[in-house]
Amino acid sequence: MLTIGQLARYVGVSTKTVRVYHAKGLLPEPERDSSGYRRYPAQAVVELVKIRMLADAGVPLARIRELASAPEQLDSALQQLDADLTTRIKLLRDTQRRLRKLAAGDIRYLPEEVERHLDGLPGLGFTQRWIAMERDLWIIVYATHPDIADTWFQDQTQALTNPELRQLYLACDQAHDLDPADPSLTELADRIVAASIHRYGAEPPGQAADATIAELLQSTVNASSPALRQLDSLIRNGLEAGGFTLRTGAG
Amino acid sequence: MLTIGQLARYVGVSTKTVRVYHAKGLLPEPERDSSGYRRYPAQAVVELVKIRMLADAGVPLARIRELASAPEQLDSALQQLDADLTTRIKLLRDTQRRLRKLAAGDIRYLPEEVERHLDGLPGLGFTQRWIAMERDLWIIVYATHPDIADTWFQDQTQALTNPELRQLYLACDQAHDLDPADPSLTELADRIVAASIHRYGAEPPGQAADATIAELLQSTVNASSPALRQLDSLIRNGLEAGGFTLRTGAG
DNA sequence: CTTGACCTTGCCCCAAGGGCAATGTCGCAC
DNA sequence: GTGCGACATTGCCCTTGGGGCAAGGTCAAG
Repeated sequence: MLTIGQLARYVGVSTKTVRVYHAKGLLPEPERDSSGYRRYPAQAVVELVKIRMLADAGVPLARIRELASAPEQLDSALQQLDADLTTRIKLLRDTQRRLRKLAAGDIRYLPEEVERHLDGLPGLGFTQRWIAMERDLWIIVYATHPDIADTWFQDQTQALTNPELRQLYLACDQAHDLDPADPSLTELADRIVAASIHRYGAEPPGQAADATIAELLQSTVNASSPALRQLDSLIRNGLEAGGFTLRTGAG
Repeated sequence: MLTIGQLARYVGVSTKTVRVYHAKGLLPEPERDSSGYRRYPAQAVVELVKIRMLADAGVPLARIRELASAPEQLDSALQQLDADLTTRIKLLRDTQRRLRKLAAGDIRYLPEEVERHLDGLPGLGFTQRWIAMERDLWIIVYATHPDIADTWFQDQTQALTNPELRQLYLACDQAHDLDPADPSLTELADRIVAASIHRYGAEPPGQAADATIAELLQSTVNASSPALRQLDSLIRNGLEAGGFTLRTGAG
């Protein structure tokens, strides 16, 4: 018959841990000897080892107690657990990979080429306000989606080489302070819808890649002015009327 | 400028998490707008992403704060962290392997061959008390050290085929109720020391393999009777006097 | 007889947030 | 302008899996 300390040392846990398992109903309380000490049979070692195996695998103690009293669930639970462990190992490896990237090239706010792009915008007629907003958006994109950010950026720089598209961007910039009811917003929205369909066809970029980040970016733009918010709304209506269904959010 | 909810959604955390990071000094509190709402610059997304990378890797928030204010430690911390992740991945894989073994062959208290061995002991003259104790010891060994348990067990069954050794084991069994001062204990200890040296030479088995489990087992035996405790003490003295140094514990 | 190692219960403490309450503020629709 | 739903604010308590301490009782050894 073992004392609580012997039991704990056999299994490599603290006596406190054993007492917690008693309190949570994971391990039945053993008999007490004449002085009130807990006295464990050797089988308790086996039970405790099993509990620790599950706990080490990350099973919450409450769940372990359930499994102890419902052994018929054990098989499927172990399968589930095996799959969980596999995904957790994969997640850890992903984290390790990203961490190494952080260690290798210390993360800057923006790649140099993006900074150069932004530096060129005043010469094209964009306001400082617009450039500051665009800068913020790129910072967010590169921080949260470094994998697709470069693709987006290439698309954007290429669009600005087209004079018509550039005019549309400049018009958006200028629209910042318009009244939301201004009819020129409707006209601008129509032109944007047409250009968008022409440029991207049925599959606007980024939206397929990651709809939620596009949503978030748009909400940031919208927050900057009521006119731009209205413009966004008009563009959405226009795209839907043109046969597009914006697959945002759950879509 | 982002609200706390936008910032949190960009990075995939809850607003509560962001506020906790403020409270713990991980992320500086941003400016407030006219109604008291926090307003974040885009750079906050980058900072929050960095914090999450470290937190996902298991770095405590207090440590992250230290690193934020002492960037010169960052490099070595990242190296340390990389090593930690590697070992944690390995531990998870070990757990997974053991878990699969549990799933495959549901753990019994004892392998069948051990049960057969125990069933044969009464015919050799061992008392039920001794057999019960031995059974408990095997349960513990198989539960805590399944890798070396079979080796130990083979050694034990083989020893019992030797009539002289069997007599020694039987004598130990009988010694249970002797007075600790009984001189026959000294004699028995001498014979055990001699037989042990003869059988195992300079390297008693199991002790080299795992000294601590042997210690724990012996303490369990000792707890069963003062005479056996005394016998253990005499044997240790005898082995040391015979040129052996028990490398227990830290050894 | 003391000393050190063990056991008992009970209590408070930690990280990293989750959840609720009570209140204030937005933007939109009627 | 009124109401509604979504969002923000602070403050407080709750959770998990124990760690640590206090104040006492027990045990074997010198």
